[in-house]
Amino acid sequence: MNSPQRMRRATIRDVARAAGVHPSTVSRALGNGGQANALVNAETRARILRIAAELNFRPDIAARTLKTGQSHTVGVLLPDLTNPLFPPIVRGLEDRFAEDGFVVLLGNTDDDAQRGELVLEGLLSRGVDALVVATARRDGTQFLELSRRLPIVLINRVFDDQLVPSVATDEVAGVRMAVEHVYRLGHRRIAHVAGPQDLSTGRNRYRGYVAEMGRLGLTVEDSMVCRAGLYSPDEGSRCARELLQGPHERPTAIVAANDMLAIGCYQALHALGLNCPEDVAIVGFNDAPFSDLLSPPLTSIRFPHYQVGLEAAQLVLERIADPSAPIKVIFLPPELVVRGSTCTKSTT
Amino acid sequence: MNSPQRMRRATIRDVARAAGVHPSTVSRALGNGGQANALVNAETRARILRIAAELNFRPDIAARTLKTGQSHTVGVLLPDLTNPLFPPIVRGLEDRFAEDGFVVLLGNTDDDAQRGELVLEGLLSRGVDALVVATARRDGTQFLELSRRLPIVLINRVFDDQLVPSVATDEVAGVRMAVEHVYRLGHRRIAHVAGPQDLSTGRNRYRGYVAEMGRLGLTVEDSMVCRAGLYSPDEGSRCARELLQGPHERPTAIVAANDMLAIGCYQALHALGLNCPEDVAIVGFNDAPFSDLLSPPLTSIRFPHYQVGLEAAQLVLERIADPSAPIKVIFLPPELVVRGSTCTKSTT
DNA sequence: CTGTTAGCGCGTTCAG
DNA sequence: CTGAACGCGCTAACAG
Repeated sequence: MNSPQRMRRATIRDVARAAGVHPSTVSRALGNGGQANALVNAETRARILRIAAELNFRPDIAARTLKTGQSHTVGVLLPDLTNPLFPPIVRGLEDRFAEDGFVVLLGNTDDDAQRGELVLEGLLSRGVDALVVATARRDGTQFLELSRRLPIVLINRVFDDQLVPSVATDEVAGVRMAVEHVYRLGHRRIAHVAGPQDLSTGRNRYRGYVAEMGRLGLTVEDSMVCRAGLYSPDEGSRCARELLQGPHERPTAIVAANDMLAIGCYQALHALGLNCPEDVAIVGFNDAPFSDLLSPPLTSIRFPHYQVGLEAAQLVLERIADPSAPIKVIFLPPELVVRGSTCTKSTT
Repeated sequence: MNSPQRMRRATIRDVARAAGVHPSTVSRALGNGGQANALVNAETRARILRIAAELNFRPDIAARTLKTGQSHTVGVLLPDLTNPLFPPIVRGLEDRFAEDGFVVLLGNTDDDAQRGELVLEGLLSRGVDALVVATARRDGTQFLELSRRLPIVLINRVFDDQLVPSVATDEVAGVRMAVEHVYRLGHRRIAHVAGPQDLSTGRNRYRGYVAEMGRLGLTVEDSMVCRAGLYSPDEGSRCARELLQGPHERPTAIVAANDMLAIGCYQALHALGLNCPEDVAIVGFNDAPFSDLLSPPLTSIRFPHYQVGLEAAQLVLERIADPSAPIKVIFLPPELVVRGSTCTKSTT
């Protein structure tokens, strides 16, 4: 409590005056460049740092930004933070960025073009050094253009031509793991409750199912696939009934495109008097937080969302450091979480 | 595609040159002050605005910040975005702030004092105009001091002396609603699975239970309360067994301090061969996203997290506009969501 | 190794 | 109503 409370924050000039040096010396002493070790006398530097700390000095980033054009700030554009997919991603971004002194500016777009435009403006005018984009419905070319002026990293969204760095979870690999898992357990009649086919997730997961069935030498019968219109328990239930009640031989395993759909499958099984996993095994997708609370606990595919955030941040930092660095596209593999819905293991 | 692609963004000077006026005229035309209507000739102004739009001009906020000291940026300090409590709050903050052109800078502290300090520094040095604080473990006096220099709004954390504006959910009222609900259904032996008593949530909810039991003229017997050590299904199950198996008369309703604990109660009932809601009614707390997926669907207390965000942002904006505005402390009441775990209503 | 000078883009004086 | 000049706080370039 020795320093008097001042309303105005201490500036670099205050520190300079107190240390009896020139402001620019202070600037150098604060090691802005990184190679600051040799730029200023060691003991002068020590004194300056001490005094700066005493005065509770904090560099004004606005001024630095104005001067250097670097805001040490990264904009994150996403549809809706409330979607449980995103918090771990944002957390990952933030954690990695924090290591390098970067901060995250958040922008929710609601997948609304107009709001998206507005939010984007807001971020750009604040001089973000880079952009992380996780919004789905947006004209790709727009980002391609932007990416020439600003490092941009896409999340869960890869351009076919791979001209923009991206990090995505490998959904196809995920479904393949699910199908292979039940195959190894002895199942041969493996059905798929597909997600909405107008969403990329629905399509990709369906493709993964088809691909893995092919690899295993199993034929994909039409009667073994049902497409849900929504990712909802009701649609899952409808599809499961259709798959289980048809005239064909009953499937012994169902791979659902999503945990919500899997819950619907549970309900259908229950209504039809069938047991899981004895009569029908079920695999979900996403490993939602409640998956292990169901009975039986749901086997599911878990995605490394936090790592996606970490990797994306890493990519951003690399491109800020060297904008001409090669464009990387990273696919992160998911993990199979085996629980009671596919294995009869007695739980105490 | 008529304007040539330039790397550097258009500045106020470019606009001035193109419009044949002085930069300061452009600055005025862009209506920074608000009372700009009379400061500049209407048609000159119109022309400038048109040209600005053509040139895709966006004011550099860093420069503006440097000049005015207002960054139109608000820092949000929270322990962990991954906690499902926070995304809707942040969303509410963002939505309200967006209306006034403010943007959210995110900072996760992990309730770690050191990291918290670092993050706080980062936000302050970026010149945030205000702070929204939702971290729990922090010396209150620190914020009291800060709040003299900067508008601060606390979330879910109220100082006894109410010297800092805050928005919080009314947890006591929530438990009271839960208890009253089952009372109205005819229950008299109402038990409570309390949360950890070293957390404010656990304490507040326990207090609410005691208060409402008192109001209803019911005595709080020791045997009707069990304290969980964690908010986990396992602890919930342990407590429920204790409550249900004791030598005393069995409770007919259990009010749990949290949905996780309520799930544990389900498991205990199941293990003991009891039915919900016929034998024992159960009320959860928080209305987690999975609550309506359980069987029976869980009656729970829902908190208006999104509104908390909205209100907090509103408070912040009010205090930015007038730092001497009166200090408000807002409690938002929760909502009772009645589902199958307390009412026998046949579900198709 | 340190002091000097200039300017980033904008808003706000103060004259005209 | 508009032009001119200045400075916010910091850093980069050039001298010394």
